[in-house]
Amino acid sequence: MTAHTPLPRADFRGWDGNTAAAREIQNQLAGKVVLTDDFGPLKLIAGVDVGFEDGGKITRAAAVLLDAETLEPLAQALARIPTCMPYIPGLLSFRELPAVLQALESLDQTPDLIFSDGHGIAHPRYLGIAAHLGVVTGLPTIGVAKKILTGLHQPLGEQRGEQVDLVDKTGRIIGTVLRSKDKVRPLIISPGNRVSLETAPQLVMRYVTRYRLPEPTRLADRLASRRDEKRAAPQQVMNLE
DNA sequence: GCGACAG
DNA sequence: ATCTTGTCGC
Repeated sequence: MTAHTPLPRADFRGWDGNTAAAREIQNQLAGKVVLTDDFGPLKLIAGVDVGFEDGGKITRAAAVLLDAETLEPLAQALARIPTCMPYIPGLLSFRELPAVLQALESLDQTPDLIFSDGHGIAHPRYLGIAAHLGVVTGLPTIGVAKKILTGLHQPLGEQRGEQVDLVDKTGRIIGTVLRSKDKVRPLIISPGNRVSLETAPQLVMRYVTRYRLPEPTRLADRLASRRDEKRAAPQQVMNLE
């Protein structure tokens, strides 16, 4: 008996080499983003991130599932596939989602909320990777980025928890610049799907412990960038001449 | 035309 | 993202 909960998933239209076509897909999918708090009790949360191997030839995606209450890691999955396109600012999701979706499908349970590295709607066409992932899977998602892609904001306080709006050229609020820890570079938080602009930063703070990144993102980060093995690796015996 | 530009 | 050791500061 298969205990697999299938990952809800609509068709993901990938990169076909046409930049203009990709931007058009973004404009179309941006209209499907839900910006209200449309999620139930959070029992399982996930973090996803991507790293590269072999000088960029291999795209390596990590998905980590945690207990939303205890933050205990419950499962993790890795997907390694040939890199399908180069990095193009604004089109990140087309480069990374194929691997991310495969990693998520490998988990034996579907998360109630996914934290994705990168932006949600804080994007030139309101469809950063977190929003794209949310629309494609239909799941609630939040984008956690380390740098601004687009938008401006007022000065931010130095203390943990302080935040200011990230605003569009058109005046639209597209995200939150959030100080997750005292005196660290702020994180840029934006809704991906089924989460409001107000709730997104609150959820991020709920899962921040002693590091700058919230646990789901931090753990996925370590796995995707192989920073975990470099820590668990046994001591090498050196032969001194 | 020039500068900016998630990961 | 990735290539990379020690080092400065809280």
